Amino acid sequence: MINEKGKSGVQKAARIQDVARAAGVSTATVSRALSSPELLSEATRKLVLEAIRSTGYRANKAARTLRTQKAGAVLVLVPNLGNPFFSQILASLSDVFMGTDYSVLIADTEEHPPSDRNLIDYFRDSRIDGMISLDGALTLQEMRDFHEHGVSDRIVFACEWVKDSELPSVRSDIVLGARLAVRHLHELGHRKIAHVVGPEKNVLSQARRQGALEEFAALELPFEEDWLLKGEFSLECGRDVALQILAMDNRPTAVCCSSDQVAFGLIATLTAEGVKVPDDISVVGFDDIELSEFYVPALTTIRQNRSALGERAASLLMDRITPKPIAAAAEPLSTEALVVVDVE
Amino acid sequence: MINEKGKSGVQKAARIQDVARAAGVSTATVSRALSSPELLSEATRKLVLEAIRSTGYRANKAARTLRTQKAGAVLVLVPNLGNPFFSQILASLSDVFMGTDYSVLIADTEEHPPSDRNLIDYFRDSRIDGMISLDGALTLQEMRDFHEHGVSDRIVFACEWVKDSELPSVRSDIVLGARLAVRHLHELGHRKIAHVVGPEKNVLSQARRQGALEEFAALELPFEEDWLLKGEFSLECGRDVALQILAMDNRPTAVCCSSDQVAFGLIATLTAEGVKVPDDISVVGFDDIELSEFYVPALTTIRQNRSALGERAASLLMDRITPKPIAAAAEPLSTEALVVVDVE
DNA sequence: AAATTCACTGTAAACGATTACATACATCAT
DNA sequence: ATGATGTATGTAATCGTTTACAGTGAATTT
Repeated sequence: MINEKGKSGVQKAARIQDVARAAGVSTATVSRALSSPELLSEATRKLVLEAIRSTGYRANKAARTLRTQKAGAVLVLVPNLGNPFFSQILASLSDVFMGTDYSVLIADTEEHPPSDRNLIDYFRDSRIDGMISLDGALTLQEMRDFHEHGVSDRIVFACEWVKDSELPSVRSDIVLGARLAVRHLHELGHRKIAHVVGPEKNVLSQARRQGALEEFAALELPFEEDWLLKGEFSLECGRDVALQILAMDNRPTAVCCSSDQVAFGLIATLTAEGVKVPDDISVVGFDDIELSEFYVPALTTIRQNRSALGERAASLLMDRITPKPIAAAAEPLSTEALVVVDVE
Repeated sequence: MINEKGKSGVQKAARIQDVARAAGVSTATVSRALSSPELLSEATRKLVLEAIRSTGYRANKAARTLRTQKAGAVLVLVPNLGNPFFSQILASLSDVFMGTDYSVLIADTEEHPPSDRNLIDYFRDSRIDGMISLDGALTLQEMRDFHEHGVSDRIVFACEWVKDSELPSVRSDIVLGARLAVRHLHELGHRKIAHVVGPEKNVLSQARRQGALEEFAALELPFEEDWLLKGEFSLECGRDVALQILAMDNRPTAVCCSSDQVAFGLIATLTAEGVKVPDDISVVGFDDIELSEFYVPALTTIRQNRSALGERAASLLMDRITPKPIAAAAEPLSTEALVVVDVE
């Protein structure tokens, strides 16, 4: 009678109780068949597994979460889903979690900054076990809150990071990247090089600015205040920058951009205004998103190893949130900060 | 004593029990203060709310899910997160769900096709209440399973859809879009028009092919088997198509692409091989992703209203999964299929 | 004045798993 | 034969909510 597929058509999901009955064992045994099969005798295990198969049983996630206090999910904070750079990192992140017991929640922080959602609440009401933030725009106050609520060892940063915070982050060597960009232009013979950086408070902006200045100094290039252009990482920013450059008396002959998107916006606008790239002005991007190879002209850019970034961040987090065998429990967590960079 | 912040530093989350104690009421009252405040007297409500504030209480999601049988989450199936077209739809989807009680789970089906995950299990173990699929590559068998498990009215499609399925979908008028693309090229004087479509089994491919053929017929354009090019929606596909075209004896003078990405790949490769776009060959894209405006030359493309698609799909799903007031309960669900299309 | 209704609030039983603890039986050393 | 040890299973408490049902006065009706 119970759970018979009647005319109503809809079969109710089998619960652990149903499986236990079908197999003639207790619920504890069923549970063990799934989570610690080594505790059961060969015979019972097979029996239960068969009952699970025949009932189509699937453990209810909410019940399990409630009982074990593990959500089986991680949150990923993405600055802008529309940017292929991030969405591809996301893809490699999801790949790692696929096949584990973790679901991936994704939050775009473009419209709603991290502080809009109450991040700690995600942990506290057991929606997530951990978080990967590709967004470095978290305040130190928030970091302190994380610490106070004991969740700070369940958070890792990737791509961006929070200055003066001790949470681990997986990142490219941004300073080096910026230096390489400048050096490349210098090697092409350029001496008047502009630099487009993102928002002032963004860590990447700061690191890149630092790298560029270091290289300027090393190459004894002239420093012109005008050629430091502030914007963000978007196509529109590229356009705005182009217009600013066009309006200059003393135009740079080359531009380092804060992202490939900016480079595209810049090149498109310059071209539309009759300035030829790379004949009149050279441009280098940053990120090496897939499209840069298919732009006209193909964009020279600083490559960030997206899949490595995503994969390492995911593994790092996994390591921290999956319960260790007792022996390892005492070991302190590593706080390695991965550094990857390739240059085109 | 309880929950006092000791030296351990970590404060345990307050439970409903703690709030009840703090306010001097029962847990039922606390629960009501949150979910049906109109049942409480002004005084009690205030009292409880204040206790909630002071304890920093947050309802445990797992417990709530378990009890109410509502997961408070929806799953979005995305064919390819790396494609800005999809990620931007995603952004507008998330926007709708942000501010509701639903979290958004995202699954990229690029690497793992929908059948890899057991989609029904997501529903059955109460991880999700509903699903939006931007991927039409679900089998009829899967659709039947959905129906059998009573979840088919918690699923909507967007952008793509499943042929011969009755589940609602929110989509652009793809046929019209394809016709417009052809017509546009015809108006520019082209008579030899190639058409790049995606995978054969993809509904979009079929719809676009149909639209193109209709318009070919209407305009009495010659039909050349060679000019039907099969691929998918990627940059690489664009490159491959370019090479095929370059190898043709009887080259088309214009190409309709299956996506903007394909158009980019095509244009870049043609240009690299010395064929000028649009002078020698004209190209139109499909989707109007943000970048098309900033490509060189700016890409002519068929615009799909991304934010409308996302927003409508989200609302449609919300409507179906949020419990209605009793009066409306009997009303049948609408199966509206939204149609939007603008042309550039 | 008794009965009925109404507006609040409390009691306690779910929801469906996991797991500490108890139990039962077999094995083995003494 | 006895106790100790180990292996395999069952019993029942527990996770933190929501909500059906019951109860309590006060207001209203008869």
